[in-house]
Amino acid sequence: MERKKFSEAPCSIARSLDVLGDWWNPLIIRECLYGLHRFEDFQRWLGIGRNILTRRLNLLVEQRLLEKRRYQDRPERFEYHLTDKGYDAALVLLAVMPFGEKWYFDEHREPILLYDRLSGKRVRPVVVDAESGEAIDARRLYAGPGRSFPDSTEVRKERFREYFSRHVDDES
Amino acid sequence: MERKKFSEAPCSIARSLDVLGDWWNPLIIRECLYGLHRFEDFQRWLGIGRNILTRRLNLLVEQRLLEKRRYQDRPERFEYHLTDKGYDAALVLLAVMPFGEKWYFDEHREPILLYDRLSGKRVRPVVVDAESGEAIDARRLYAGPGRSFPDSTEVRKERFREYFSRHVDDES
DNA sequence: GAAGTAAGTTCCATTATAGAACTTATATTG
DNA sequence: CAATATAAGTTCTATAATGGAACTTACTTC
Repeated sequence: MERKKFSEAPCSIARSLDVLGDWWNPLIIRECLYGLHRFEDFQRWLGIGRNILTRRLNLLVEQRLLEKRRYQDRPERFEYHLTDKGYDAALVLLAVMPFGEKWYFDEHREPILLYDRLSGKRVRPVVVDAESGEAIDARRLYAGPGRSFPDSTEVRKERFREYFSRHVDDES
Repeated sequence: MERKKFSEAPCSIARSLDVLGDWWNPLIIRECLYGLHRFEDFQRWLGIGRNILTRRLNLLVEQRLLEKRRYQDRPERFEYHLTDKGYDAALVLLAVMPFGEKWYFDEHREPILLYDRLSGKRVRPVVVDAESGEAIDARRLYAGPGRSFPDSTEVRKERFREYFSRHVDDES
């Protein structure tokens, strides 16, 4: 059966998962960030099947996370580079790193570290609140629709549920 | 063919993708964060097939992102709740939100917003560098193995490649 | 002239998915 | 007391996606 599409869901996460919720796409983006740009490199590095890789690269180009650049004529050869959108997607992957290091750390292997190209300093990604700059405690969060007044969490929860179910009904 | 497993890769991202690089798992985690905990709720809310949901919930429990709590006997009924690891995974999803809002924003639908349960204030997740607190510009990053001296980016890049290929060879 | 390289494409066996129907154990309603 | 409802699955089937290997095309290099 065809995979479900989330591109129409009223939720940033669901929509983004349409392209990021996959095993290969994030790894291709990561390799692009780390400096790989060619078909053969992706294939060898990741061990991905050539047919799968073709499809993924086409999808990522179509979704404008990657752009195709011709680096040679006769025969035509292409490189894949991150677009602005692709670099933003890479930020999501950076948020995966602290999670992975915390929960899948293996003392026998060195983790891969990030550095700033200009300063040479270590870069350690964390997810924080933009305003306060403090680390987010997911346990303290609740979700609500936009443009509503802040009131009791329970009331908001209820409203959110109503709101969301209305939209879900619209879809079907 | 069986999906490739990344659980042994020498990379935080690849390992984490084993459970997060999927369409349903992140959505289940999100719903758990937003307040859903039961089989029927997930199923109706997400429109996921019941067989698929069963497998995903088992996987998430097995991977300790969710824990199963009995809330009723005769007949036994269970709820699924985020563990510490699950809440950390939710942080990754929060990092998806700004990406989704920026690139998939639809003016006809209200995006879903996050609030702090205690202060009632909006929470806007961003990925920043832990030390400087500044937003990360993915274009300025490069990756290298841990515990090496900061030297020129090209040298490091080369070393990183060698390092990684050594490990890749180990695997096969 | 033979082998190598880069970027795919084609083919096949195996798996996973979506969707629907069915099961089991209990509670509720008429 | 029979019929329906609820919750949490399980089983079944078709379609689709995956991994793996072999093949193609257009050059380059030995």
